[in-house]
Amino acid sequence: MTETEPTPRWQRRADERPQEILDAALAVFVERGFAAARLEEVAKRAGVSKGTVYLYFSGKEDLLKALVQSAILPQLENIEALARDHSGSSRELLIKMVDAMWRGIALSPLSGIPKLMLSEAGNFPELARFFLEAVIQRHWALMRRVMEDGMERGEFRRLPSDLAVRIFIAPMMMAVFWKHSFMPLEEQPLDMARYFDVALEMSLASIAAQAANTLERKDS
Amino acid sequence: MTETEPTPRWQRRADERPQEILDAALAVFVERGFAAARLEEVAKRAGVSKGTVYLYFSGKEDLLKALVQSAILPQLENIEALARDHSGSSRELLIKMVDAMWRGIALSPLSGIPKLMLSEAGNFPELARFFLEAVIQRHWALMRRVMEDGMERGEFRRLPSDLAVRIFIAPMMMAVFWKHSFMPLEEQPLDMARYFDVALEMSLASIAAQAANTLERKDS
Amino acid sequence: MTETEPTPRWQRRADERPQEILDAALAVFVERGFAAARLEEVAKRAGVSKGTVYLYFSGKEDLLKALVQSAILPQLENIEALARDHSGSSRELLIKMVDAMWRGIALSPLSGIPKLMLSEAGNFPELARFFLEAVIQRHWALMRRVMEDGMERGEFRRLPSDLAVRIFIAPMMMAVFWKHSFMPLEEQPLDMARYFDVALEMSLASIAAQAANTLERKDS
Amino acid sequence: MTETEPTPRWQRRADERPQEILDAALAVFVERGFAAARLEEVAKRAGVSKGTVYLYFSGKEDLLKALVQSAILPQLENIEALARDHSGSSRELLIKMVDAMWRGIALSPLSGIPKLMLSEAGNFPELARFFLEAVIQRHWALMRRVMEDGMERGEFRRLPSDLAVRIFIAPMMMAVFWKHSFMPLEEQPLDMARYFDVALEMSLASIAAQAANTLERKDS
DNA sequence: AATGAATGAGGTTTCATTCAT
DNA sequence: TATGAATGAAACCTCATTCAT
Repeated sequence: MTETEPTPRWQRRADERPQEILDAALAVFVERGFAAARLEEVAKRAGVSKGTVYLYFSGKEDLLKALVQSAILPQLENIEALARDHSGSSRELLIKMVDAMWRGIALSPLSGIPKLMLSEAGNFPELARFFLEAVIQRHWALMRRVMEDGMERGEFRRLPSDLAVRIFIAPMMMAVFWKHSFMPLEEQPLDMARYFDVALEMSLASIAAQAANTLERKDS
Repeated sequence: MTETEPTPRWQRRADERPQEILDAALAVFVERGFAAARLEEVAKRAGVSKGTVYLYFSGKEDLLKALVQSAILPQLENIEALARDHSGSSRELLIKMVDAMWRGIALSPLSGIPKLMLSEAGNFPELARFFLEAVIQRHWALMRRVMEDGMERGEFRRLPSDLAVRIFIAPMMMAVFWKHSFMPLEEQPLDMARYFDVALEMSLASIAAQAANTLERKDS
Repeated sequence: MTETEPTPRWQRRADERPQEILDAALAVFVERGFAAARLEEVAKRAGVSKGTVYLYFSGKEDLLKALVQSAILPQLENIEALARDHSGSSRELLIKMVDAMWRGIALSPLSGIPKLMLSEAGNFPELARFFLEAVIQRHWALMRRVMEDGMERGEFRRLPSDLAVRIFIAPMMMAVFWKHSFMPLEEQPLDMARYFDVALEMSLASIAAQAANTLERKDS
Repeated sequence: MTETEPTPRWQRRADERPQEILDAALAVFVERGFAAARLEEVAKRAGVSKGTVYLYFSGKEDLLKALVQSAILPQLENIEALARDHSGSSRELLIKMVDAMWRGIALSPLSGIPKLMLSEAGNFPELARFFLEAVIQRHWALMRRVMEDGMERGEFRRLPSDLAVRIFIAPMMMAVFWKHSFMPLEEQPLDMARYFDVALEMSLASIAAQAANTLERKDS
């Protein structure tokens, strides 16, 4: 029992601990859902013991909140910064924004958070409301301004912008959900890169100014 | 409400019971997720006691399976019938099919099932695989044939049909998920009818033959 | 729904019902133990429905009590009658009594009752006390008198008769318990008839006054 | 009883816990039977909470299996060692073996296991078969060899050894069952020591070659 | 008299949380 | 700080009992 060697049995890693735990929690929550996720598995994936989780978080629910509240906002601010700094066509800005969202969220583990919130909205309405307002609606509002600008400029055709935004990014969101649900079961898993290319192109076509046989013009 | 007879403690309604329980289970599972759903609440919503559920289903998981396996397939067969019986343009058929899906699934409680499977795929991979193959991929295969027909005929532009199908119906699927997650939290809940009209129009625009600024023509 | 034919859907069988139910209950209780026995199985074996059991018995426990209180006593009275009517050696009487017990109890389904009481004594002390006093001790008292008579007469050697009785019939009791526990699992199930012959001979030898009369020497 | 320190809610005693739980389980199972035994009572007797049982055993049935598989075999090996090391008459060896069984099993809490298996054989046939083969038949086989040796040597009279063994130890087994069923209900509980002395003497007499050497005549 | 659908108390089991080490 | 044994509330599930038919 005498410990003569200065060998530390475990390494205090500055404080990456909380983040490691959050990362593990995200993975497990997304895979199993909040209720079915066992804290023991979160701990194991984070490489700590169950008790340690409670040193940094007050409980399972706190873990969920910390996850949701901290994770997406920086990405969103990123996207907002793009808009602030942009000069050029609305189309180009839209592409930039969607591209940032794709790379910053859809391709990263953060993509689990929308899936998680979608699943858990019924159990955590407060948290869901926060996510709805602070993330979703804020994101939509930003895109809406860009889209309306584009309409003003004649780059995009006139559409009800509140709906058009949702519809425009729906294919990207679907990919995010797909990734965390059925994709692991597909024999030939979806090629995300190809999907993004085609989805972006189709979404842009759906709002493009020219041509586009529209509801309004169907009798012309 | 005037009850002159001594109140019967229960009613015998064996024939309708299983469906009533399934309906209740769907509602609770969709709202809370499978793990967080309490069988007691399912029973209460079905107007029966906990024990009664076990007269018709062997357990909670069996309830989930019965739900998923029985519910959507008839709707899907509906849609397949449309395709069989159709004569006319591919565009018209596509509209018919999407419309049937919207009315038969999206607007009905059945819309909960895709949301439920999305959430639970990680916990019930076998069931999810069944749903993927028997419902999703079967639906996609059907739409894909229609879309490729339309491309042949020049109604739709050339797109990778496997991806185009997913992207085409993504806005409808998003509405289905939205309805069972954030919509109840919206101050001004989404107007599903307007959404459908715009989404259909935009989706059609995204595959329309003419105009549509494309990937190929981006330098023209 | 009009029943023109006089075909009765089930036959009212005088009142064998209660006894049929008791027989079924005995079989199930002995096989599974009281707690693990399901009333549904008792009903099924009796060829009635669960509800019918309650027409004749007030509940599961009542079934057990009725079983124990009614079943063995007649056999015991039988044996007591043998003693009353006997004239001859004590050894002969002892053999008659053991033989009656073997045929009347050990070889019949009644043999389940001692096994059942042995198992359930801890859960039903009152019932067990009844069985102990009304059956076991009464039986022992009778045998003890016979055995002491035989000692007086010099047929049996002097032994503490209270213990000698228990020991004398132990091999028969063991067969009873064996039959309802491990015997069905034996590759070569015990031959009860052979067992009885040898057991009786050995038991008699164990109390015989002088040199054991043996199987081999029975004609000497 | 003076408790100056704040009362600790529990003690950590991981190493002894499993055995303490098994001891408690044996007592409760034997008293009530497996099905009627409540895990809460097992836990209480072991001085732990319900949940703790599940730290060491995967469930109620596992507890039963662990109990049966671990407990008796060492005693049996003890007895087999006696036979290996013995030199002397078969009678002396037989006495040694029975004595070891009496002291090692009948007088210890282990005596509950045969009672338990007898009761539960119908519900756990696999476990019962294990017990039958690994314990009962193994024990009988050993005794049978000794008994046949004794017959060869003329110490015991010729008897069908397969049956003679069962009959020879029946009185000891009966005491084991008695102890865990009716003995606690007896006004004057059986004196086990006296019982053993008489039973052994009578059993020996039942197989003795010539005239039974008796309690009365041992000094003649 | 007989049925069996319905009930709900009571058991087993799980797992978030606590806390002695 | 870190651990993981211990806890106990809460869930699932069973089945004796009731009662409308």
